[in-house]
Amino acid sequence: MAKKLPKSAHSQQRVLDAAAKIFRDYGYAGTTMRAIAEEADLQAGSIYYHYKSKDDLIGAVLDIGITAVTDSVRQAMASLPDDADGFTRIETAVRAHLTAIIEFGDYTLATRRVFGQVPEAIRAKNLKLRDSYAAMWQQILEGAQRNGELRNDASLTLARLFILGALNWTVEWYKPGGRSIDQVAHEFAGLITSGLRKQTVPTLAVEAAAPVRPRAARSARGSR
Amino acid sequence: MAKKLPKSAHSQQRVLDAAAKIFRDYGYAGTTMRAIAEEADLQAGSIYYHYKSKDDLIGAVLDIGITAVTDSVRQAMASLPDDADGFTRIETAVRAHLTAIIEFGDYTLATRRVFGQVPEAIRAKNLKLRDSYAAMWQQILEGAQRNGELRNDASLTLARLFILGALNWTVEWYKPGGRSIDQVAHEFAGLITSGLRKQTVPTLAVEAAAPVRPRAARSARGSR
DNA sequence: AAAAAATTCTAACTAGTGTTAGGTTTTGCC
DNA sequence: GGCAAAACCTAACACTAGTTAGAATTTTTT
Repeated sequence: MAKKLPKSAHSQQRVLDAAAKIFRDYGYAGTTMRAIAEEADLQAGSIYYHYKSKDDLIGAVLDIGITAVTDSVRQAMASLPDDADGFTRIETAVRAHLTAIIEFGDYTLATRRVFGQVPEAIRAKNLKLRDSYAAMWQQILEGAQRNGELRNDASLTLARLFILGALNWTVEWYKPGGRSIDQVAHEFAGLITSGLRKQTVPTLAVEAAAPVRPRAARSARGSR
Repeated sequence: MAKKLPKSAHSQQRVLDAAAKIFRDYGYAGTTMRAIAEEADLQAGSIYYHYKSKDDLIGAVLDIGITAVTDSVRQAMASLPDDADGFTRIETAVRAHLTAIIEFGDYTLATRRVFGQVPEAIRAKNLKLRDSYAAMWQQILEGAQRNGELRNDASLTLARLFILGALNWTVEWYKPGGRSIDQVAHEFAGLITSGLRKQTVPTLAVEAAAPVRPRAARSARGSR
């Protein structure tokens, strides 16, 4: 229980959390310093001790919104064995992404909703972080394709945009108490890799000779 | 060239278009009546002749944003033969959805970005339209599953959220001049139905006997 | 072309905005 | 306990917001 940090660290965190929540609900222009102050339990003027402007604040919130996700996925990938196959990597990345955007829900939602409305300068800086995150995913997908695990006729760029769009939308509807994040992650990974189409069971499709003999417990859940 | 509509109809449309564009760029609170007025080439006060408040305006924009997509998909589905299979239905719906959100880009983007920041009353009304659109998709998916075309172990609710999240995100990155909407739609439909995984060619996977002899032009593009 | 109706403009009001300067309180340290 | 620095508060300033009433203009109808 090392409690060395100055009093203000706690306060600054409160302001930041409050800002994320208010920005999320009211957008960039709709957020007032006074509303943040009330949520953080201090006076509007006092915010300027911690952040030098409203733009400075939103900048911090935006950065956290993406950094949280990037770090989460990067760590999850790093903790994987080197010989992990592409599908494991994808499902791991999906789970890490979802976990982060739910855990940092206020920040990621604020990021999602406010990004398009923020002054150009702030957006430009934040965009770099976004691009580098996109590059991470591109790498995961390309690696899997190089390994011969993915279709060669699929555009990985489009696939990435598709996947990230779907993942980011999750934070809009996910409510704790229902499905667990792991469940959602598993299901989403299944969609990404296998899609919705019912697989034609090989032993049945190829030579229509042998009668169907369900091979014990070998459901499509096999991997992992 | 029937030009019977009163002068104001044209003007009202201009205000609406301007509002969509400004709301899209500046969010709900960030949008000023004066900015809309300038874009629509009239004075701020004159807007009130057409719409009785800012909330009234954003309400109209939101409704158009969803209605455009809903109508587009509904029409596309209706124009399909009754015996169209599930995958055709899905690809058709995807294409219709993408076409609409690109064509009505200002409205759908405004809708996407502003929905979370709008006063509760407006959101509630608009939510019904959203729900009914979601129901359309649910129906498409369930129909396909009933026909035995889709995996039975997939949650269609999750799949729908996944798909719509991905589709709606498209409007954020799609720029005309690059890939055509049809291309994107086809690629996305492929992801939804088949995923990214390379299909194990039956003749190769089952009995590992025969040496690999690439069978001429038989890419996975087969369907359609 | 005159009268009526439909649009648009002008100018203003009130309320609330981000931000700041200077004073007040609290905190950490000897 | 006393003191300096840190943290916070108060009160205000300049500005902009949505909205409105009434005048001015344009369009339509007679």
